[in-house]
Amino acid sequence: MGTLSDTHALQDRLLTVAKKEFAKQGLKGARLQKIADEAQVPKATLLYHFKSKTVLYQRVLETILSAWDEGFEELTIDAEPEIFFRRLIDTKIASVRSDPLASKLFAQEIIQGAPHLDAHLTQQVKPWFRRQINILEQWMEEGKIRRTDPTRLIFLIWAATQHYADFQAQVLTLMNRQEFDAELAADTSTFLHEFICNSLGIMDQKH
Amino acid sequence: MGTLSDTHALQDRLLTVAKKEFAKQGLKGARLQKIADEAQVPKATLLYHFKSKTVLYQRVLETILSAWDEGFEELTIDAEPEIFFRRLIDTKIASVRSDPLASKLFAQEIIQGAPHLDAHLTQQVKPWFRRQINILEQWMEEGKIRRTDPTRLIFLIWAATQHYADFQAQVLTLMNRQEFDAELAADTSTFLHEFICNSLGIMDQKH
DNA sequence: GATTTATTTGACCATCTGATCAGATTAGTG
DNA sequence: CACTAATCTGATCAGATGGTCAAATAAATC
Repeated sequence: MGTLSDTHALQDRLLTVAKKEFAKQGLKGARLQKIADEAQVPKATLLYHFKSKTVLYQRVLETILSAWDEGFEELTIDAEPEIFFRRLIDTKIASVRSDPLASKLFAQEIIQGAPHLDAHLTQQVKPWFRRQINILEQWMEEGKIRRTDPTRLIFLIWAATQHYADFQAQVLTLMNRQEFDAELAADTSTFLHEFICNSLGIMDQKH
Repeated sequence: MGTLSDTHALQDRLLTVAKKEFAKQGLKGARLQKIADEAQVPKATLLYHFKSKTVLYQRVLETILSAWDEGFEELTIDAEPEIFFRRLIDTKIASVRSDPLASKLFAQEIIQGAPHLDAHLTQQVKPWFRRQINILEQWMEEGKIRRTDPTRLIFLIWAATQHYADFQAQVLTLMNRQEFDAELAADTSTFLHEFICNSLGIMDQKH
């Protein structure tokens, strides 16, 4: 402990580099040699800390998912609809911007049929999803927001935000931009919030 | 010509099978042996018709893109906003449902930085995109739809529809469904249309 | 039916890839 | 310092992978 590079710090570095490679190439496409090279470590060292490619991948995935769970858990809401949507969208956009690689890796996993995510989807995502839907349904009954399909509404928010991470190459090309900077993120967040509030008949407080 | 399995029919079959494998595993993750096996053809035969893995991949991509170009080209609009959005959403949802593998393959390509799509993005997608935006802007000036960012509006529609193909595994799990059937597609299409028209202040003709 | 051309395929190869292992080095402990 | 446990790494391997080739077969052309 206390060494220039202790075990924990090294494993963190390996996980970070691995995330990059897995996000770019997918599980099968990723190469251990490339990960090792970029982390400036012999391949054998990489395999000492993570005993197989699959284990490494799962560890990367766990790291991403637990960070997300943490960030979105707190969103359970006592707030009014307008505040809720703002928080949800801001959080999601921030997450997408601060770590687009995580989003990309997750997207690839889902695209490939989520073979390593079954448990997490049913045990973590599904309950969270249920909670959001219940709240939306209650608001509809109370007349606070327009009646619509709450499931598809959550999907829409999810998709619209995720898009800026996963399709970044396309988005930047079509917008003639070089990077997904803070301004772009803020404007996107505002747009989505406004768009959703408008559709749900929520008055914008700023006007 | 006229044989039970002429060259053209075989190449089509190979492209179809290859699309499946590339969509599931990405370019690097895909295995020629697996494609050959599933097409019930020796690997050497596969490589006779497509001289390398990359060529095969590019041919698959071209096939997908030209089919899309064809389907979306006609959407240039003389119609009113409400009809336009219905057509756009219906077309996109239909495309996503009839060939989710194409969407998935395309998504993986973009996620990985669109290394094989540069030309197509700037030459095909960008002009199409520009045209849609121009029309939206005109409608905003004419007061036919609420003022908002047209670029992000197109992204939203794109993302929200694409989501049902790319994230099918997640969507089905969360909706407790087994497949993306016609009913699900129709309801999704209706939801999106209603949601967007509501946000843009377009009156729903059916009410 | 002879000749040319296109298609098919098993055998093969060079290279890459994930993984192992034994020995070296370092850190921790008493 | 002696001893043990953890960490590191070069060498190496077995299997997979993309791709080649020559020989066989089928199709087309005259």
